[in-house]
Order: sequence, then C-alpha cells, then structure tokens
Amino acid sequence: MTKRRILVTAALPYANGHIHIGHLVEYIQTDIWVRFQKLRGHQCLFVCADDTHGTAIMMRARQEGRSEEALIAEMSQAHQADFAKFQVAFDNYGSTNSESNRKFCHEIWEAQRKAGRVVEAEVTRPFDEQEGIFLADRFVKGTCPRCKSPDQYGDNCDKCGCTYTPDELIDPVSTLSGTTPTMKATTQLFIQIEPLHDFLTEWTQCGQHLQDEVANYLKGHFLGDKLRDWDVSRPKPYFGFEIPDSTDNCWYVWFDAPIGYIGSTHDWCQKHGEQTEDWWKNPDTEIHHFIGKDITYFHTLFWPAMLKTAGFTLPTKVHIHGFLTVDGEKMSKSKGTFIKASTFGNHIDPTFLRYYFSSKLGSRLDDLDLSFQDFIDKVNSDLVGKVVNIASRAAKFISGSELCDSYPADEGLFEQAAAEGEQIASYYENCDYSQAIRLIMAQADRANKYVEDKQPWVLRKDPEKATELREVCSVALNLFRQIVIYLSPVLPEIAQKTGELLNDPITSWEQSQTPITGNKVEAYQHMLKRVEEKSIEIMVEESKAENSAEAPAAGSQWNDSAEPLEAEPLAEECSIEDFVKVDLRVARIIEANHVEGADKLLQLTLSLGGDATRNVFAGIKSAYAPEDLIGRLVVCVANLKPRKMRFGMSEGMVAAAGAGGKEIFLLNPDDGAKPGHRVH
RNA sequence: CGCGGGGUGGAGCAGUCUGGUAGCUCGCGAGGCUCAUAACCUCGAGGUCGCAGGUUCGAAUCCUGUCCCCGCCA
Repeated sequence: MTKRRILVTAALPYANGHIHIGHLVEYIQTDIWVRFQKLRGHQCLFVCADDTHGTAIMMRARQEGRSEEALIAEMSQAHQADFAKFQVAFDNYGSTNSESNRKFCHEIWEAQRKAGRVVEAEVTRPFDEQEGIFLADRFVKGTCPRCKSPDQYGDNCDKCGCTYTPDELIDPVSTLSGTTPTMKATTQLFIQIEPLHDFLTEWTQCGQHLQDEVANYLKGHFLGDKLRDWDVSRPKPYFGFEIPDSTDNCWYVWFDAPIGYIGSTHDWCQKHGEQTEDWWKNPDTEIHHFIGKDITYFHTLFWPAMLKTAGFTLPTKVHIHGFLTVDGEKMSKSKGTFIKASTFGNHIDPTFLRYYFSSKLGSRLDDLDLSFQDFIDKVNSDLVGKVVNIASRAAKFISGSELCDSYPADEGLFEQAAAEGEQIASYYENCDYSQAIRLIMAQADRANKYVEDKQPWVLRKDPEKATELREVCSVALNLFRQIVIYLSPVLPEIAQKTGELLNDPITSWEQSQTPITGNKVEAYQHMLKRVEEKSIEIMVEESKAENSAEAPAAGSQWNDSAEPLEAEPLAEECSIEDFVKVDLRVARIIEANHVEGADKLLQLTLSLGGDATRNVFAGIKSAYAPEDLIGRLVVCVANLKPRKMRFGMSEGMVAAAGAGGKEIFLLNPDDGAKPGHRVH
C-alpha cells in the first residue's frame, strides 16, 4: 500500500460557547477517521483551532468587562479540555487570532487583489449609535413585516419563514443596547465569486469532492444563478484582523476562519520542522474537511474560490454531516437535552458516546438521533455484553500464564474475521462507520458463541484438559484482540487497555491479520462500566439547571432594560493583573449598628472566618436595617487601604449594586461559600 | 410555493441503484448455561415494507398519483 499524506480538519469551534454533544458528532467522526488513517500507516495530520473573531466575541468581552484576548484564551482552554476528555486528538490546536493566521490572511488577500477580485461598494447597514457599531442581521430584532410576529431576527422570520432586510422590520431594536438602530451607509469590500463560476460548477459537480446530495443542493440553489459578491469587510470597531489596504476595516470572521486551517497547519510545521507548502501547495497531499451542513456554502463555494485564486491546493473532499437530535427532537435547553460535553463527560464514559455515534454514522448528511433508551441498550449490550465480555470470560482462566506458542485451530474464525478486514477498512475510509460496526459486532457474536460451545468453565475442572483450556482461551483472546483492533479508531482507550492485557500494544491495522502467541496475559480488569439510566436522568436534570442559570446572561429573551448600563457605562478596560490586585472575600456580618450622626452609614463588623474581622462603614442605611443584616454573607473588598472617616476607621467595603437610595442590593454568595473564600 | 431527504415487526435501522413474496441490533416470550458487569447461547412470537393504481410471470425494490414527517433556502 502506498503511504498517503493526508491533512484533515474539523470545523473550528466558535469561542463564544462551550462544546456540546452536537459538536461532538463532528469531532468524534473526524477523530475516528484520522485514527483509522494513522492505524493504516498513512501520514495523517489533524488540525483544528478556535474561531475567535467577530461581533459576538467583542460584545461578550465588553459585557464581561475584559479583553477579547482574555475571553478567547479561557474558551480555548475549555474547548481543549473537552476534546481531550472525549479522546479527540488533534496534532495541532491553534487559534484564528494568531500571527500565523494573520500571515496567511494577508497572503490570500493579496492574491485576491492581484487577481482583481476585490471590489468596493457602498451598503446601508443598521447602526447602533450607542455602541458605535454596525449590526449584523442577527443583532437586530423586531416585528416581522409580513406576519407581524414579534421578536424576530433581522434576516428572516422563523414563524412565517419570509426573508427581508433589517430595515424592513417593524420597531427594530438592537439586541446589544436596546436602542433603535439607524441606517447608515458604509463602504465595504467584496470578493467576486462569479468569475470562478465555471470552475466551481466543475469542481462541485464532478462527483469527486462532495456527496451527491450536496452537489445537487449547490446546483439547485446557487450555481443556477449568478454568484453574488461576498461581503468580507466589517467596519471597525470589530474584533478581527485589520485589512492592510483598508485600515478602517477588518476582515469578516468568515474570511479568516477557514484560513485558520492553514494557520494551524503552519504552527504544527514550525514545531516539527516541516514546510507548510508541502501540505497546502502540493497536489500529492490530500486535504479532507469535515463540517456540518450549516456551513456548507462557505466550504464548497467561497473557500475553494479563495484557494483557487491564491494558488493553494483544493480540498480533496469535504465531508458533510447532519445535525444531532435528541430523542427525535432538536436539542432543547429547557428539556435539558442541550448537553455540554463537560456535563456529559462528568456522568457518562465518553467511550460510549464515541461508540454510539459511530454505530449510527453513515457517509450521507442525514441527521443523527441520540435516543437515550437506544443509547443505553446499545452500548451496554454491544460493548459490555458482547465485546468486552469476550475478554472478561476468557482471560481469567489464563491470566498470569501465556497464550499458546502456536495459534490453535479455531474453526476458521480468526481467518474469516481477518478476511473481512479490508471490507471494514473500506467502510471506515468512506465514513460508513455504521456498516463497519455491523460487521465487527457479527464477529463478536461469533466469538461469544465459540466460548459458549467450548465451555472453558467445564474444561477447567478437569486437569487433563489444561492444554485444551489454554487453547480455547488463546483463541478467544485473539478474537477479542482482533475485534478491538478493528474498533480501535472508535475506542482508543479500550485498545490501550487491551494492549496492556496482552502485552502487545495496538499500533497498526495489520495486527488484525495475525494472531499473537506466547504473550503473557495480565489479570483482567473491567474495561467499561455499564451505563445506568439514572446517570442519564441526572445529566439531563443538570443540563436543565445549567441552562436556566445561563439564560439571564444571554440577555435579550428576558427583555432586560438597557438603562442600568447606560446610567453607568463600562469603565476603562483593565487587565487580569489589575483585577487580581483587588482581593474580594466572602465575609459574614457579625455586627451591624446605626452610626450616631451619620445619615447614610451603617457600621458593620465583618468576619473573614477565625479571628479575622474588619470594621467597615457602609453607605447602605437607606436600604437595610441593621438587624436584618446580622448573620448574612456578603462580598467585601478585603485589602482596601484603611481610611479614616469622621466616625472611625473603615477597613474595607462591601460590594453592592444598584442606583442608590432604596435601590441598593448587597451581593450574596450562593450557598456553600464560607467566610474567607476569595472571589475569583 | 420551491428544492432535498424520509415513511420497512414495540424502538433504532439495513435492503431499493443491479426486481424473485423481508433482514439486522435492541426489546419481548420460552428454554439452556453459570466462565462473564442479570453478561452469554438456542428457539420463538411479532411486519399485507405510508396509501392507491400501473409495468411485470413476479415489486419493499421500477413508473404514476396521493397522504404524512423532517431538513434547507448566503
């Protein structure tokens, strides 16, 4: 077999949210494919990165009063932790906000300019005067002009399905500030796609690069008409890369996001002494993108167009998958089926999700349904009851001893399964994982029947049959190992444990073709624990709770007024170093008194636990009575320089929100916080 | 409205291109085994393959019509 050089990407997760089980369909699908290719001995590089730019990130950072860089750094850590937990192993995980990415954005932009593909045009966009930014369609909400449904986004109505522009909305409102946007003219930069129309038709319709249904979709929806120019600039302020020859603008996030694939590859090359050109400007390198169907046109029209113009290698194949549904419905926050990867991983072994997805994934872009009952039945019976069970029932009769020195007669089982190897491999290659799993499970059934027929538990009782017992176990364990090799792209952890059990690490697909002999068998330990229905219930409940807690931060649906933020605009940006200078502590109010002669102040004695106390004068008399305060927990600034006041020394402040007067609200830590805990 | 996908025993699916009266996994019922995480093995019940026509010696499979579901429209 010739060794292929394969570059694989999964879509870049947006830094505005955590990884959830819907995302995992893609990362698990891709990771399996990559592990399969590596197992087959090909050179395969798997890169990804966080997608970090855009208005959403900018606004969230503002709301949270920190820099975009701090926000995206935190999200990148969280994303990578989630991926690691689900055994998704990237060779490099980068960021679109990197210098390598900027470099390739410049290069590709330069190429578009040179080719004469960039044009300017004036467009009128909704503008938020208060925030001072132009609004994307989804940041404008209002009443649908056709069916009058309230609270619809600026591009289309999800009630009646009609499309329109934001200025057609009745009573439009900026979701950022709550103010009414004005329409303002701006000059933006566009990349022309139409000159590549013929090329794109050929590239998409030739049957090599896309699934048939995707090719049909493009043909029917886009390629039948003139291709519109693509709007790739956004006026500042915008969190993104400044366009070098148009410095009032940044590139639209969707311009630099796919270029992140190249940036991340470059990062890897730098670390491993390789040339990026060998991966991206080399017809011998295969490039495979795995994406969801929601971003089809970016990857099948814009992206090939940009690459073509800039002289990069075009994707060999774009693999497009459908969405995840849960129990037949869209994931729902209120039903608790919008489950974050971290939440799932806290309750259920990620191996099970990898297996379940693979048992249902085909090569087409059908949606995939996670039915909890089906999930429990399938993973328990297939993985625990069938696969792992083979080792569990055979290993104990031989552990501590060795497998036979030559592989015994096994009624042709090993050979039959070995012969099926190429068929299984071809299913993996074509992303028909469900078919591969089908074949492999049939092998597991045969192996279990073999053990059943040979009755090692009976042989064990007769010392004269010791040799036969050893043979049966050698066969069973070899059949088990063969199955695990076939499953190892899906179940890397089980492969690892099997390697340890039999003292022979699984590193190559070829190992499935030859039985091992003479290896010492270690003591068998459970490789998987069955899934309990209870775990699912707890996980769903927890997801419900998480989502209802998060909802207020999401803002718009609660109709919170913009007034408080307007009344007191955000302070100047501060660094994390600045923030940690302020030592906020949980404290208990152990004494509260009126202050003789003061009309706003109360005197509080705060306990930080143990003997540590602070005497604090707080301007909260108008809202709180001293007797109501005693015993409650508050947050105080514990390292504030003491200040002498008319009534005595004040050694800190208590944190409170509100406009003043009756509207003063002390911060209250959730249950469980103890005096002395620092607030981070 | 348009485009795309789909409707097969209780559940999830394969089979449809290359027609020959239906298959897999789970669940269910009976029995067996007791090595194994109530795991494993055997047998069984259960489907007029959405509906109605048509082509054919013969259709889940091809054709026409029809009902329903889902997805997509920068």
